[in-house]
Amino acid sequence: MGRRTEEERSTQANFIEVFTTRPDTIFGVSFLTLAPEHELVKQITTDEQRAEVEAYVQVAANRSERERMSDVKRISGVFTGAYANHPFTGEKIPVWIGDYVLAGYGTGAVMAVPAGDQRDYDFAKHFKLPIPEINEGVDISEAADPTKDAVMINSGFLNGLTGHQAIKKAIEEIKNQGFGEGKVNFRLRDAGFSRQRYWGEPFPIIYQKGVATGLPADELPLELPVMEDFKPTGRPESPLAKAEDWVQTSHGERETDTMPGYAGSSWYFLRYMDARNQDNFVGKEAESYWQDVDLYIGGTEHAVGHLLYARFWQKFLFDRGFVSKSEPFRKLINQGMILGRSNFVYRVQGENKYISHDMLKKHPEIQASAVHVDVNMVQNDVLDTKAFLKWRPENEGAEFILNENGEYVCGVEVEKMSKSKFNVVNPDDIIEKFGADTLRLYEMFLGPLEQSKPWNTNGIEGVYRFLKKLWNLFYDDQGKLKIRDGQASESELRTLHKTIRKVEEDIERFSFNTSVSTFMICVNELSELKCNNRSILRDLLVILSPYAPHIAEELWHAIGESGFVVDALFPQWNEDFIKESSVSYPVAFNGKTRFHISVAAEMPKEEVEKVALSDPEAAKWLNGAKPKKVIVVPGRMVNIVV
RNA sequence: GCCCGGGUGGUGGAACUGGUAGACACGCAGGACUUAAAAUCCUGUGGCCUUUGCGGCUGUACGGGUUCGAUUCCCGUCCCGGGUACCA
Repeated sequence: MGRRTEEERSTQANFIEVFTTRPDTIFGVSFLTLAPEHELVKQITTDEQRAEVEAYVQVAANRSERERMSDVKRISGVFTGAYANHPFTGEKIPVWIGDYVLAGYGTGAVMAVPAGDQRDYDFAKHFKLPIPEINEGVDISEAADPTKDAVMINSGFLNGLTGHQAIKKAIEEIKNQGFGEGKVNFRLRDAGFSRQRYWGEPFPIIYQKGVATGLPADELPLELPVMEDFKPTGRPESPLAKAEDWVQTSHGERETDTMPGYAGSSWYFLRYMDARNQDNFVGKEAESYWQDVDLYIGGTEHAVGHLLYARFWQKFLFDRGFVSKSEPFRKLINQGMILGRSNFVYRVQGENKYISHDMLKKHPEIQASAVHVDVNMVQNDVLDTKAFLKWRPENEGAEFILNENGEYVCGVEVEKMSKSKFNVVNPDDIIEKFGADTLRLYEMFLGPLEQSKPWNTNGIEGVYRFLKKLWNLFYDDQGKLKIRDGQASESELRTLHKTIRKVEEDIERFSFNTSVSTFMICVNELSELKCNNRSILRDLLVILSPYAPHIAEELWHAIGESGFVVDALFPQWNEDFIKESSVSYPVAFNGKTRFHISVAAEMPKEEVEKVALSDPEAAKWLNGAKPKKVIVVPGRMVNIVV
């Protein structure tokens, strides 16, 4: 958001309109800067400055906006010779042009406040322009202060206010005096839609004498032509341009660019609601039933790319009355990325020789450059040097500087998995060794869904052991099924129902890592109880099946159930089975837990307090004094204040 | 710079609306079984102090605050990750 002010030119009755988000700093203005393309540049430049200005504009015009944005460091500009009147002080303000000001943003003119804006500051320093102070007690000898917290000085009617307060006041005053107004400024994202490649939806557009016309409905859908060679041409035109028969029609030429990936992905979820509808992209009935997508799970790139476009399309369709929701997705989760763990070797400069990472510090005189090395040749960061020699032809005959243990230790960095970084680990190897269920469970067990982390298989054994323990509930060591029918015990039922409750809650909040530990606790407890009760284990399989589908399905059939476990109903937990008859209360003194008491679950507060205070341990901490206050949180804890 | 996340044992992490910090798992140490190994099982495992036992102190990046009680809430500082940027 920003606000506009206008400044009157002194020599002619002209305005230079500027855009600023910081009208509070208006008394700190010591010059104006126009973009080189600014329309007033020609008019206001004085004769003495004309040659210099024109030369500068020439050079700047030859650089694109992008070039200028990427070349931030170089400060350049030139004085026009003209002055503007400050709208409040009437002071003469020199007008400069500089290519740090972009013609395409705001008005292409900036009121320069060197004390408050670093770019203005750098420009002022470079051309030795004044840097008036406007913030009390702020050091601007080295850099500008862009914050709004300091109290304003040398600022006329704004003196004594902070920047935050002054913004409002300044806009009011500018409006009152009639030379500016508050305004919201938008900046458009660069959104090129066309692609010069074969794969993508073709545009249903025909050019008739250069005028784009939409295809009539009976010619839709437009399909891509079959082509022998659909590789990019290397020239600006799309590969489709080569399909002459397709491009030339009786009523004009077809558009040959195709649509980008997000064109289809921006609305496919609407099509899914009613995929067989021949007349509309989605029927009214289906749309009003499904409406929107409950949950969108994707990486962060999706949040900025795909989501932006999908929301835009949905908004458009909503405004035109085709869909009933203006937002397509109700909830977004950005899952974290599993990162790679890269290994490096260090090539000694100018030699076919590699130095171990830990030896680098001991030989600071050796210059070496880090080179990615395939992580599959590395075990616990120690390089398999034989494999390395054979890895690539140029490694042949390479020498190594090893450490005291005779090992070559590699350097480590965490980065995105990528073939070029040789840090890709193939899940197939894990599946080969531990099975797909172990991989799936382990990925969940690693931590919260939304967190990024390096792939590390250190803990995978634990998950694998868990599945073996689960298996052992069903089979004895001879491989014979040991399931029994009959009534489940109280403790078996408590374990099962606690687990159902916890897993249900965890699913609701996408906390899959805690579900996995809940299953581990459950199987540990059932093993302890030597549980082989059919009904208990049956329900356990049902709730486990989304997490470890293969083993759950196999055991489901082994115990003689029909159909598939994925189709089974998620069991209901029952409070009565979970309830404990007695509860253990921690007893704290001034918030520090000192001992525990075990009392009946239903015991009222007053009773619990009595039990706690009459415990022999309590006397030690009371030390003869009377408690000031006793807090009993039912079912939770007791705190005694002394 | 701005906008989002985040900082808890040797490691990954748990602790739901403020109520026993470290669940579960890895690793490590010790033990059982075995001729031996693997597998499996048992015990211990934040730090410091205490000869043992009993126990005590301390501890969730750092400094304050609110509260009977703070990993959790508030204020400030530091650090890390991601996004974004000559956008005035």
